[in-house]
Amino acid sequence: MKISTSVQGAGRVPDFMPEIGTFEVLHEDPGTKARLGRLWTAHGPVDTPVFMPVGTQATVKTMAPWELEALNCEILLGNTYHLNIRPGMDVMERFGGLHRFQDWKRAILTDSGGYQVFSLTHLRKMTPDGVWFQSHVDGTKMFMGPKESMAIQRTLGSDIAMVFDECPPCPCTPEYACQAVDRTLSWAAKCAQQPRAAGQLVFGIVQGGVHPELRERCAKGLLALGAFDGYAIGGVSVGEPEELIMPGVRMTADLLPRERPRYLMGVGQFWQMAESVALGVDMFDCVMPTRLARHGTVFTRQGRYSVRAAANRLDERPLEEGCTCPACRRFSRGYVRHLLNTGEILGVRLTALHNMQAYFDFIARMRQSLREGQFEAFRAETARVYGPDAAGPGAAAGA
RNA sequence: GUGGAUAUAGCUCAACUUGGUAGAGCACCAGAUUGUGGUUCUGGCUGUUGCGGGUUCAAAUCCCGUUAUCCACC
Repeated sequence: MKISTSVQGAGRVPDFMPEIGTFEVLHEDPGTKARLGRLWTAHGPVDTPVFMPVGTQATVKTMAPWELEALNCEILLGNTYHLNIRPGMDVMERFGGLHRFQDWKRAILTDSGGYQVFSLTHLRKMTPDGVWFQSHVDGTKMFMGPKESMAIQRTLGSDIAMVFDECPPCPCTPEYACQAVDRTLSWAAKCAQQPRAAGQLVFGIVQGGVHPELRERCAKGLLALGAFDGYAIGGVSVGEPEELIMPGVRMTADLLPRERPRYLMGVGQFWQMAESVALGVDMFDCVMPTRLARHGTVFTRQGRYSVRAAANRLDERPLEEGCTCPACRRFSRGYVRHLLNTGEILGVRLTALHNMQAYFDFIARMRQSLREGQFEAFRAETARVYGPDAAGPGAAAGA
């Protein structure tokens, strides 16, 4: 399928572009499985490795589209479950889809609602065909299965739809993890057969928890369907011990085809992304920059710290010295701390703007290190500053 | 001037009647947060109980004095 559209401004669709769904591997790191790539969507190219900000309810919390464009953000997340409840699909049809509704001209990936099976576990009931949710807003019951999820994502008009999966918590019994893989595979097959929006890509999701044999069975089952434009590693960071996360990512990534983008869902922290890229992962999303911003935690090149700490009361330095984000260009830590402590809206906006720039800056530096053959040094530095054994932000002289 | 009330953690207040290790909420400090329920969770610090004296084995608590603040009356 070729779409030839001329778009001005923030849109990223050139006059001529490769077939939608094309994933170009532009450069491979000689020492690891890391690569630089480009995924072509109906709303333009997405360069990888990529970080995708989470915009659950048709907005990245506190941030305007132009602020994300200024960071060269090429793709956002939206959420099927949340958008189906509010504003609802009648609104989405009236506005002609999510892009136009929120005025975002670049790519959007929609999560299928599968994660809410995990995160809203007290509000849902599983059946073999799908999940009954009790709305977290008004308690009304709604059913979501593979068919429903894909229909919603079609209405949303996302560039990448995710299959509806079951994401079991950890710990859970091996039998339950096995059953979740069965359901995920059966649902993935159904999702693959549903009608899509024009140019919409669909990604499969590998579940299997901490069990290598289940992960392998799930990955092979998805590949056998031969229907997906990319593959995601799901069910990560759902309660398992931290030391089990990266080995699971490694073994799952190895099962996925080199010529398709690999997406590690929900992760995460800088060091986890750097390690995952080394294992061949291309795409990430995480609520961390925006959620932690709301709690007053700021990311810097020296680690992270809490602006709310009393130690920053009289501090006239910016959130991060040398940073060019809108918050750091004008405001002091002492002022941002005051805004956060008084509950002023500008406070969380400033920390979110800063954190998001820190995330895109991190990805930009990682790409540059790959281009220049310096990825190993970049990984080592990332692990030193942010890794699980890092000294911590306090050690970074308040920066 | 007279009468009454109050005084306990940074703040708002418990505990006093009936003497027995002085607590809570908020605030503060630290940590958590991974396909978002911005309101969450987990820890931690904080006291010459206004001051001085007395009674008692033991006083925030009972007694006397004193200071400050508030209220009412003159």
